Amino acid sequence: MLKSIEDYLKNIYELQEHFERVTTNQLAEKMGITPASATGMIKKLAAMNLVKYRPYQGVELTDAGRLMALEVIRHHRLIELFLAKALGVPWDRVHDEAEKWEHVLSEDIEERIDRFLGSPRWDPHGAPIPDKAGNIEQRPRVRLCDITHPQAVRVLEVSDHDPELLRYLGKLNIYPQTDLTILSIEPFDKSMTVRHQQSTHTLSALVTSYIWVLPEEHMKKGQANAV
Amino acid sequence: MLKSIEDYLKNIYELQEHFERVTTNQLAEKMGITPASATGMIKKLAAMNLVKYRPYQGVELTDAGRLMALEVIRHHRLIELFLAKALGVPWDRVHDEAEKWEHVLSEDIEERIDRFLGSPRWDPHGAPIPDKAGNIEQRPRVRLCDITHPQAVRVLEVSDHDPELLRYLGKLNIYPQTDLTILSIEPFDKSMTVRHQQSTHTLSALVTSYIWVLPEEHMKKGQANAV
DNA sequence: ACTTATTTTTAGGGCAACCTAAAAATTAAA
DNA sequence: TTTAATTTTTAGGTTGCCCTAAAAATAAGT
Ligand SMILES: [Mn+2]
Ligand SMILES: [Mn+2]
Ligand SMILES: [Mn+2]
Ligand SMILES: [Mn+2]
Repeated sequence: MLKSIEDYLKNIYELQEHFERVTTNQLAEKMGITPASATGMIKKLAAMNLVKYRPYQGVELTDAGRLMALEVIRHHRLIELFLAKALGVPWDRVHDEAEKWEHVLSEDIEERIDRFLGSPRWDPHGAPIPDKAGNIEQRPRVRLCDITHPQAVRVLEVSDHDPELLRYLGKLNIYPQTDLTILSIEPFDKSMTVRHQQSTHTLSALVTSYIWVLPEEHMKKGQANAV
Repeated sequence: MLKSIEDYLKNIYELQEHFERVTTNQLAEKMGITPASATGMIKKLAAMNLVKYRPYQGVELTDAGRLMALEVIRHHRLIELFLAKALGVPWDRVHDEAEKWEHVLSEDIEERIDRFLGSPRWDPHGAPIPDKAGNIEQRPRVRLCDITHPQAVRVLEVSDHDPELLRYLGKLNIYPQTDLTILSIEPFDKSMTVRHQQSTHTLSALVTSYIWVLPEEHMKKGQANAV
């Protein structure tokens, strides 16, 4: 089915964002299938010219493959925001829904949702929404856990894959566009104490590894855009 | 996949609305598959106790099967109305979209859509939306083509399967809840001349066979409900 | 460099949902 | 009631996507 192909391409794209080379095993593990299955589909994608495949060396999206991946990602992220805005679905539940809806969205409805939302640039987790042509915004950002000294930061994006994390952050009122002040970083376990509005919280290194921020030293005007 | 099973049950339900017995060939033709394929799936549905199957004699939904069919139909009709109300999708396009979305709608989102729409009772074509328990409203109605003498009628429902028909009716401003006055019926071809607001139109027998109405003789108070 | 461990591919199947062609059952016509 | 037409089922096959187990290639350890 088309669904499988779309999911493979999307997952390859997402791995390519984090790793130089995307291996069969990485892909298989991310998708919850066996490496043997991944090899089979990769060969099919290669025959369709959607990926470049060098046996034993991994895969890479072709231009056509990247475009198709970005199309799916656009669907996914528009749907996430639409569910949140139009139906009040909490941000920890939109991802799993979008995972299914992304494959049944027609271009007509995609466009209507885009218009309804006013051509939004980011999804509820702060991830950029590619435009129709496949352009995707790249913002300078660092993982919160990689910041080494106290300073003000602005949350840009959080991982969307674990609902538990999102509920936790929601409880602390930490969302994209939230401004935080890092008060201290514990050398022992890298846990961070941050101030947010009136309250202070201590965040474990696990949590801070799932949060991307704009550090204050990069906060020139123009960077600090609203959704 | 679940999608196939859901579609089979829905189509059997729809055939049962019109025919006493649902045969393999009817089902196959409606679904655009071969009778051999239908037989295969019917046997599977029978093994799951979703249909009662007597070889060579046709199928019938069990209580469990009917409930599952109504669940899919509820999804379908809520989605149609949601697309129309929330995104302004014209009524000739909602059916095909809903055909795909009905299979990926979670119970949580179904409930949110239902709330968003105020627990609606009819879809954009006037078809009743089953409630969560599987109850579906049965209104007295007749096909417009079966009316034999001039009188006032109220449109209750129109067929949703042909976008061309829906665009045509839209052009004439004929929708569910529209009141029409039948001025005359041509004996030769059963075409009907009807008045609607300021204008009169002549509708062919083909068109009137796809429109269900409440005849004036049944228009007691309580029957003429709004959406 | 040689052995061991890991990664990746190949070989061989399974399952769901479809198909065509042939056989069997039912229904209609003579 | 026998024959012919139609409907329905069975038999056998295809495709997509997944699996396990075994073989091959690559990478790591001594
Ligand atoms: Mn997501
Ligand atoms: Mn998906
Ligand atoms: Mn419909
Ligand atoms: Mn469907």
